[in-house]
Amino acid sequence: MATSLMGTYIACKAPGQALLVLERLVPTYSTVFWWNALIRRAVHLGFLEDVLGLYRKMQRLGWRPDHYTFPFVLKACVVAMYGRCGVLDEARQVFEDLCQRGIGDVVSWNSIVAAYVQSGQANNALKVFGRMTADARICPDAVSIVNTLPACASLGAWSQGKQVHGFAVRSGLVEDVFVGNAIVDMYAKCQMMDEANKVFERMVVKDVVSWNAMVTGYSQIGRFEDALALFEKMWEEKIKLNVVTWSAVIAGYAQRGLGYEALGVFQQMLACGLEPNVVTLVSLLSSCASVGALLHGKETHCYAIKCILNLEGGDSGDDLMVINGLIDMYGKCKSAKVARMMFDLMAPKSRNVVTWTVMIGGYAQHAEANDALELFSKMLGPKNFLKPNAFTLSCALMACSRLGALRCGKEIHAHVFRNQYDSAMVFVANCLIDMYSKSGDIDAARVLFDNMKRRNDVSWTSLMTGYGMHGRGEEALQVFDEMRKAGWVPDGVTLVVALYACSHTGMVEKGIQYFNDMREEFAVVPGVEHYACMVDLLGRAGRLDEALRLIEGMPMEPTPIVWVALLSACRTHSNVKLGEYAAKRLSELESENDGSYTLLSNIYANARRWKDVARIRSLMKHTGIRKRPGCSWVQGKKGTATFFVGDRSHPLSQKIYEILAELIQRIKAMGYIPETSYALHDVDDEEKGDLLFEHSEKLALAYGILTSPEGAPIRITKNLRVCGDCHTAITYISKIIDNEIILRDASRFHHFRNGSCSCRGYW
DNA sequence: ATAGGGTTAG
Repeated sequence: MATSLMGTYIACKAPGQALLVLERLVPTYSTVFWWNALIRRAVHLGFLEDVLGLYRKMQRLGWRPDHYTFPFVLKACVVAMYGRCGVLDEARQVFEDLCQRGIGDVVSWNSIVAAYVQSGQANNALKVFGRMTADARICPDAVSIVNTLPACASLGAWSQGKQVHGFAVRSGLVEDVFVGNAIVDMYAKCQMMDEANKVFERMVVKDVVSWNAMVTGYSQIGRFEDALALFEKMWEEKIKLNVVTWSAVIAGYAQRGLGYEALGVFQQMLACGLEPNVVTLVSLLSSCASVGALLHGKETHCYAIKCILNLEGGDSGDDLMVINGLIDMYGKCKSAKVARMMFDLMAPKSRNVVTWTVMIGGYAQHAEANDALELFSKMLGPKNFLKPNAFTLSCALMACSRLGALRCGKEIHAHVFRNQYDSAMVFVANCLIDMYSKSGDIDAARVLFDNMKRRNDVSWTSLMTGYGMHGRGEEALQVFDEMRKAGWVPDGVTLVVALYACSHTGMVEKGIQYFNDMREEFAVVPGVEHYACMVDLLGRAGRLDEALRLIEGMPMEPTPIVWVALLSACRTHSNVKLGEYAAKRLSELESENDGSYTLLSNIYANARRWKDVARIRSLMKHTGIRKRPGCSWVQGKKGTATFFVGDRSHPLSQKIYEILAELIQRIKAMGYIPETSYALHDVDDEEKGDLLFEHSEKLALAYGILTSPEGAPIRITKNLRVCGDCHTAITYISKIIDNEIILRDASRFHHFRNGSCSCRGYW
């Protein structure tokens, strides 16, 4: 009775109460087992004083710690080391004590090894294990092996693992399921699945853990099909699946972005009557995040509140994992406000790096990138200071890339430079390349690339993307060649970038050649995105019929991007009939996007078919689709100045309009003729009068001229594509002023200098 | 004593 009550208290994470029960127990009822259970629970909860207190108390009451007690006490000491220095020594002292008293047996050696493993010091663990076998001449038992192999696994030290495996075979310990499982897992974690499989096949007794180790092993080296096949086999052989099995499969799907499949597996798991735990929920949240399934995410949230989250302020690590998962899910499901609410509701000191990172990442990728940078600087501020990790930096850099925030990106670069981020340097450096090229400084991106000690395929592709966006297609393809010479095999993404570079530089034949050679030369099957690139390539070159024929011959259904590519080519080449057709096909796909309506309206306007323009406009009103407002911004010394069309909110507004008026007058004298058909670019604004001269990019340019030092480049970013009239006007203006004008729009960069633009008309 | 989980780039 009393013991079961104690068990309940332990399960409820209330060691204090459990302890009271224990103390009232008649000594004969109490067993070492319960002491161990209490200590174990206290370790998991991080109640370190309780751990050591319990350890001393049990000895005071005359209970001899057994080989299950020691690992937990030692682990507790090592864990405590993080908080207070010098406690690891205490752990070692306990151990040395044992040795000197001559009772340093296998158990105590195992304990100290386990303590090192638990505290993440795998290499020290292996050293101690070596001392144990060589110096102390102690023969390892099953526990020793099971302790040591995970250390080998985490270090990738497969040759040491192999030796331990050999010993296990010689001593006959392989027969032990625990030992067998540890060996399988070690090979799996060292990515040697064939070895793992050999051991697995030979195991006489297998349990669900053995199978799970194999399933996750396959999943984590990318052989997910094999993992699923094993999972199926587990069904067939009627092996009782546990939460770990299910969670592993759910996680496998989630990691591959197959969120809905993961959700299906979860339903299956529930149907089998299994209760999800923290790990299941965290995997589930990442599935929801990967496909933007807000509703499922909310369901999971409800479940977490009901069954998992400890609302009484018990900040266990598991709770934090779930909360981080939730914030990430809300962020990726475009509910940044909800995510932020959860973030703000947390006790500030309970947030960890991941908490900050997921919030920053959510803003950077799916919401207002400015908020990401604001939060990032808050994280570094004195109130919250937390050292960002490589993930955090990547997220912050993505925000910079989106905004073209060169100054901020450079600050992050400096931070990376000052603090060592060796292990994840390639990742961060790739983000830096992207940041520099999207912020207009492709040459800085090149320098960075050249100085990288290690590169991967993404590094090469990022640089290519940069050159492509800046209209330097020849250089992009040169990098492509260098990449192949360096032994990298281009994948689907690289080929998209190569085609994109051809398309944006007018290298039509080269693009066609790459496209035709894709399968044979690069072993990449053309996907929708490659077809879209080709439609764009042919369309820009005015070969609209060929583009249409290509679409008609596609082996898969064209997605909206394909039709949009055709539609925008129709605008460039004033082809009303084909444009109408593309727009019709686009509307059948029910992807209501404002851009396609604007494009069609522009095609009509260009053909002076005003009635059709009006029809489109009323259609947009009718269906409630609003054109996204165009908006341009310039990074000034004091923050960013943002302009909308006709914007007069800036303090220097009057001055800006004066400069603009003067410029327009001067370029008109040089031969500039306003292209009024583009006035309809902003359909909504037409009613407010002709705002052609007040487009956001023109305002931003005037502001840039007003505030930039002589000769310094003026960098402007626009959220949509630059308007055709603005492009012409800015080209003229670049003849008058000395500054280079670097304008980034939604599709590419334009470098204006001395009356010409780097895009050479391909935009 | 062994297995499963959250954040990043083209």
